[in-house]
Amino acid sequence: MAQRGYPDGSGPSLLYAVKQVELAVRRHLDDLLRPSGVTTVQYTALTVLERCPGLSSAELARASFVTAQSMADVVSALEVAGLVARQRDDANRRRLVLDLTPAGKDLLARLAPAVVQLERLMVSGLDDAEVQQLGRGLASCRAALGRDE
Amino acid sequence: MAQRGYPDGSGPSLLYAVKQVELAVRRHLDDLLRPSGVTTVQYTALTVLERCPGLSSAELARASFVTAQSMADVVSALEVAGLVARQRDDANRRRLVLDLTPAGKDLLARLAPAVVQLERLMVSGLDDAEVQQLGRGLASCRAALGRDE
DNA sequence: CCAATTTCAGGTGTACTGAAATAA
DNA sequence: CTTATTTCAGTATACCTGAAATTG
Repeated sequence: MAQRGYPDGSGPSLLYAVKQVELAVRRHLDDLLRPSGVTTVQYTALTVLERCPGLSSAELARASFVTAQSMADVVSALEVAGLVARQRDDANRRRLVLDLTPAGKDLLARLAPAVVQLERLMVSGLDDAEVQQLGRGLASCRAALGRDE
Repeated sequence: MAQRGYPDGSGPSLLYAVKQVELAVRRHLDDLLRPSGVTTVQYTALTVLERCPGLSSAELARASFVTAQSMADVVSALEVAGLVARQRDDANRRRLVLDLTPAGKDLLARLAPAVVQLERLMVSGLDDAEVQQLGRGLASCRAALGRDE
């Protein structure tokens, strides 16, 4: 017993549902990533960096809705692990530009299949149209709550 | 710049989208709850207890996918704050039954309008049918990833 | 002088493992 | 004896605020 979702639309059920799904995803992702030695937060930073190479730590922080100090910890750990490298930006010498190292790219490539599989598991009860609709719904929620853009 | 979502369905975009929405929700909820002195995790425990009075801390932990030890910290803080009370279960004297105090019920009642408003903000870009579909989609994801039932 | 980036120092909240006491 | 609940101790991660140094 305990926990069964709200019986109807009376309560803040969607806020709770989002939290529950995110929690379940994180658990699976933690298990999946543990052997590789990176945490879920570190992995997320790596994937953002994969899509947007050359970001600074501060930009990465803004993209992730955390403070620059918080992201500094994550980036620092990734640098120690040899998964990212930092380099002074000559155009703006305050910035330390981040990029994946070959080891970092390797790690992402090795993890990709399992992560794709996890997403497939998550949506295994939905058909293609419903998956697309879910993506649009989440994007709309994020935009409505967002602090940026 | 930085962050724009995946251009197509190539990457694990839904995992990322869920995380982003949950993070945005938590930020809003943190801001909303700060004056009341309870954290988002504590608030969530209170709402679960509102729906299911008489749970033990261990049951609450299972409902929230955390260990009994982790939940014990949360419950302990709520007890110190006078928002929940614990009492030995006479039928099973290992269990410490949890219930909201009048102060706890009061707090939830005072917070409810703002929380409902936050959920409305989140789905403000969706029509009623899309909101329902989002709820079904999230429930399906949770069930597919879930560890219980 | 002011703004942005990074770094250092210190703190809190959340959650974990391991181990013990109590009770069914 | 085994299992469930609770509690204690220690630890790690991920956030935060505040303050300082560097550069634009």
